[in-house]
Amino acid sequence: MENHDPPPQNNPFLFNPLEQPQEQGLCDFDSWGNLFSAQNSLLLLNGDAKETMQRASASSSSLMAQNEEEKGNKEKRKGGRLKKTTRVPRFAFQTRSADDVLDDGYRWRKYGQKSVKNSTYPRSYYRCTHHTCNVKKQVQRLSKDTSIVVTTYEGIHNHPCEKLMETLTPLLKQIQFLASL
DNA sequence: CGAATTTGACCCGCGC
DNA sequence: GCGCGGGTCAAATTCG
Repeated sequence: MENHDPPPQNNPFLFNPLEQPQEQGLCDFDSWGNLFSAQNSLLLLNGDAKETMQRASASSSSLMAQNEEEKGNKEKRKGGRLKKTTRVPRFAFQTRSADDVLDDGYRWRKYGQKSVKNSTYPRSYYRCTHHTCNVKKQVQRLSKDTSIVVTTYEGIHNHPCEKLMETLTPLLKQIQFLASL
């Protein structure tokens, strides 16, 4: 197959999960700016996922839909549980990958899977394994183009990425050492 | 054996 | 008010 990228605009699906113009506090660009640059600069993805992601973000095929949802500051009952929803920044992008879940440096625990209406493939729900951190993400494969995976992040990690630290620690040590000379 | 995943049930919001 | 679609829970099961 030729691997030219499908025009993202033709993909109404991509916008769906995010395209709910709630209260437009058009958001903390900061927050997901941080999030995205963090994800992007790390690129601790494995194998072909990494390559495709880089390619994707380099070309315009990786489309980032950004939206912040302020689901009201009210408390909400969800799944039989009382929940306080503060503003939850959301952030989605699609990657061309054979692998459903990308290794973005964080640890994710799967907590659900649902089939969605307009897709033959189920959507998976993941939560960050850090107890202090309730960042969630959804992963879904497009039924149109099965090589494309849409990942939607919700929330900002309030802890360092362990893989990042793992990678950076030796570097930091070396820098400190050099600086002490 | 503990941690992670699977999977059906449950809950909630929304449109009709 | 009801049914549908989507999100979460939690018991059971699998995995490392």
